[in-house]
Amino acid sequence: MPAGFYPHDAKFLVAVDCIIFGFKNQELSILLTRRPVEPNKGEWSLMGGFMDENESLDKAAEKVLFRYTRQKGIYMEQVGAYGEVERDPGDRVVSVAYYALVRLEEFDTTLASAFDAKWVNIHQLPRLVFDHNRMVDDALQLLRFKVSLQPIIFEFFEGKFTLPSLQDLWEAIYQMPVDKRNFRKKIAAMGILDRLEIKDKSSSKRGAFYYTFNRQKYDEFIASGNRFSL
Amino acid sequence: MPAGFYPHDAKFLVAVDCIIFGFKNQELSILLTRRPVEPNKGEWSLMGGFMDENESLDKAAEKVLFRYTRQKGIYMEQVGAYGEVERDPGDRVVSVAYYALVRLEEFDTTLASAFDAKWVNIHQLPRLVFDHNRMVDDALQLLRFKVSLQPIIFEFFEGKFTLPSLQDLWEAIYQMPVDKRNFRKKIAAMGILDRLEIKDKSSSKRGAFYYTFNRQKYDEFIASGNRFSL
DNA sequence: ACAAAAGTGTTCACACTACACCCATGG
DNA sequence: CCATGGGTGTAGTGTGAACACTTTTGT
Repeated sequence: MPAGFYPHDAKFLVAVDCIIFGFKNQELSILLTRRPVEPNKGEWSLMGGFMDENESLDKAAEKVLFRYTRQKGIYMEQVGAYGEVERDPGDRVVSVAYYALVRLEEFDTTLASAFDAKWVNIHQLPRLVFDHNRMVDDALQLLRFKVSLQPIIFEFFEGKFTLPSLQDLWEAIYQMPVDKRNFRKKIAAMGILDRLEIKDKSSSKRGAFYYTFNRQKYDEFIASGNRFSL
Repeated sequence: MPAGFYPHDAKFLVAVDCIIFGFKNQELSILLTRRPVEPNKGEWSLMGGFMDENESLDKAAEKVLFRYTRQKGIYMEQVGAYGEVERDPGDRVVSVAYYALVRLEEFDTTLASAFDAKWVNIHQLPRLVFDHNRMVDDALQLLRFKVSLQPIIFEFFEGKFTLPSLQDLWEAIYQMPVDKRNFRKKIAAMGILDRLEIKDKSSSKRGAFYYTFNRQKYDEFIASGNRFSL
């Protein structure tokens, strides 16, 4: 811990709030909870927590994520810092928002009830406490930007996925339909996926092939001067 | 000031560091200073300051900007929060970075010496204290993104500018040459500039026409479903 | 045999790139 | 009159958008 060099005396609580995105029932959802403490107890809120003395912002966010999802190695990225004076009526708190992408397939549903938490479709978001709605808007904008330029969309799946489901996810993120052939053409052109020999028959008689993201192929693709783009 | 609802006791100094961009001598520069206090006194640093109890993050950044530039209404945007435990050896400090675009033409050069400050070309940046180099990298990346999608490049000028200088600025930001005709075509296609009847003769015998950004035309351009793109 | 979702190619429009010459003026 | 930077148009190419039918298989 660094020594106190500065005479400045204004110190602040620093919180971390997480926008946890998941893909479920063809829709993009985020994990919300009923706020367990006053003020605004019982209202809908993002998952959050305070940063401790001996941890970094990123570590604090990872802690929050693990606490509510029990998943490790979650993809996570900072959205920004929110520092309005009156943003939290409970105290002067500076909050740093992070968004995260989780694999809903392996999500432990008993956790949700334990924390009074719920997956809510991004179209049916209730009013959230403080400035959390703004955080969600900012996170969604950043998510769209990142998805279009980096191969993070695959983080929503546990390893394998089908092209129809990938496209459904893409459409849920951008809230716009895409032509199936154009979408698949773009994916195929990059050559960064491997097709497995097995099919997912849960949503059609014919079945859709599973694919996996091949990081090595991706690295080679990038190394040869190409740019990922979705 | 909100009441203290939370029993949490970990409080932190919150600083704001500003990456102040200016355009000078065909090059993009940022304003640096010799750090006036220990630790690392005398080393190169961004312009910064601590946030006070009764001000927001944005206000704290505006305060820093005004202190070092004496300009009001500066374009400014948050880059992100930096919260590594050991990032500042002087104390545990969470710092929030902002970048800003200033009009160097109206810059009071006496200020620079008063604060031991200096405009430094982004290619010749020295090693800065703490994680300031990383902040600059992040700010530059964000700047490039924003410039390509929003008409903020005009913030570098006090009202009028010539197309050659605008192109020089663009090239300085992206570090790549652009074809003159293509660049002007793109600008002209949007129809968001007004050509003045006067010329800048400081860099050629013939003189280059001055232009101004016309916000009303810009709003109409956007309202008709078009997208700004540079 | 039929319903329901998976899979597959081609054409067209537009945006981006490359490229070279004349113009205006001060010295 | 010439050196210097300002200003202009066109053709080609590649990328993104539109579009419809066949395949598979469980019921």
